[in-house]
Amino acid sequence: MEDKKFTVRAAERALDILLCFTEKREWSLTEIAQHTGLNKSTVYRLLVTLEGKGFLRRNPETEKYRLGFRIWELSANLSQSDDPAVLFLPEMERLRDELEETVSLYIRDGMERVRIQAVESHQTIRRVAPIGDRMPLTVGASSKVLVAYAPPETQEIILNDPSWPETIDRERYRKQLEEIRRRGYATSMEEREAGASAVAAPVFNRLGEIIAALAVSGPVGRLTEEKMEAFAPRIIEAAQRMGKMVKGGAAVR
Amino acid sequence: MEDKKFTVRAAERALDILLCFTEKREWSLTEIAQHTGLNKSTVYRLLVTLEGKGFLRRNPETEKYRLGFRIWELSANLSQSDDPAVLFLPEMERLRDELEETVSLYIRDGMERVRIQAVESHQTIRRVAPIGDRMPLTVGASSKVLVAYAPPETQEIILNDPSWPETIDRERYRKQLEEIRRRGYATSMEEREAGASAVAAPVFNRLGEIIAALAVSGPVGRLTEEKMEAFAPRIIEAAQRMGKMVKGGAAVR
DNA sequence: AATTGAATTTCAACCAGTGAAACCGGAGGA
DNA sequence: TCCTCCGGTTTCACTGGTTGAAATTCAATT
Repeated sequence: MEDKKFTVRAAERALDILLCFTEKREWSLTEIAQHTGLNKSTVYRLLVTLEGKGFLRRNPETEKYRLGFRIWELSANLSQSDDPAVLFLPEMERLRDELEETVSLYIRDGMERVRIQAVESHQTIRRVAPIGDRMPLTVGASSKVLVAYAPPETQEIILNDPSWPETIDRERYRKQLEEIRRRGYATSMEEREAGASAVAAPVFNRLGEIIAALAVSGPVGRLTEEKMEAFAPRIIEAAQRMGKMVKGGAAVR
Repeated sequence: MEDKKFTVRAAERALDILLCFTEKREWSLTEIAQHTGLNKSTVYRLLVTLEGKGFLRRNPETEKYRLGFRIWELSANLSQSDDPAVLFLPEMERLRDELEETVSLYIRDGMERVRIQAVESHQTIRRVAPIGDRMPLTVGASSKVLVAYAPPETQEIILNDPSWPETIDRERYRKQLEEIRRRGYATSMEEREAGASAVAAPVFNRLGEIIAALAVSGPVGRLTEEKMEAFAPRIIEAAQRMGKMVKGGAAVR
């Protein structure tokens, strides 16, 4: 998207067509043409090319296109680094470069959350985020996301844990979680740390289980409420893409 | 390869580059250029394109290219039909159309082999191959392949099974198996059925275990010894491609 | 400092890729 | 039956995207 300088248009278009298949299993020529905004002829030729190389195949019944066996062949060669900490890194870097703020990835471990991956903003004033850091589940945007999307039973266990502060009003808290689920993301301002705000969104696996929280954090001065609201869709989008990268339905840890 | 008429060259080249990654995990620009025979500049631009779209990513340490997260996203949308009988069908059809003879897929079940998938030649005189058929492991090209590549212990059990004919000279038979492993395929002429010949090659999973035998069979008149020798490389190639499509290292049945 | 090897960028030429429009063929309706 | 519609396929002329060679940068080695 940035440096269009040294790219090959025809190849880009072919890849765009392939990417349609992350959204829907089957596409007809016309559907793809509409969705991508390309000319029918162009799409046709690219489809012939993709089919010829085995990246797509036609469903004989519906006449529509589906992904072909080459994708299997390729994905088989990926199966090593299933580790989200490695797997998600490029996507996190992308997000960091887009928003210019520190990006962290958290998972829940009992009554704590752990930062399993992070990429820091390039700005001189920035959120520093050491990997491996552990924080209580009671505060922070990521914590709220991790709790909000935890399965109900787990949520009950968490809320009834002896370590859970009595000072937190359970009813108000539940309302907050509901609100987070409604919006799809959580924010926090100087909740865990003075001067720091954060926006966090859930990463789901294919079964819809939360496997991690993706957070963007920075100084309150820069990460204002408007800013966070504006960032939220981008973070949610990145988190969704990350979720799609996870094989099977395995939850993390 | 056949109808080059309506394909887009630039897209084809991009896909060729992607396909390199079925053979090796990491490639440098120069390696790809040599392997594909394309100009370095061309490869460079296509790599930039592929990386920009997330189909490739660079290993920061080695500076080389690897497959990117988009492949995950796509393969996630495939994860239904893991069944080789379904999975291999397109490849088998391809082979059938290329050789114009009946193609069968066998797995070993104890002392028998079972045809779990088949596509028949279009010719009027052809090998008819009902799916589900069971045959003894003692005769036929596919049987020999299934035995030749079975793990040593399994092989011993098979050869010592009471159902194994005493008339077969163990020493000669072992020599035959060795020869098959050396060549990578097996043939048979009127061994199991009068008038029928067959060529078979092994399908391995990623761990190198045999999971099936891919066989091409037809009338001895058409499937002469020369013909079978000529077909063998194509069958082996198809079997290899099929093997690469299998997720994980799981053996079939 | 010089040398190698690899990735990146420039550049001019040309042909591959493009969109518009024509064509085809089957499904469905009058 | 004929007609129309609507996808997919093919043709065609134009042009600008793609290409290879060569120059350039950059880092690692000697």
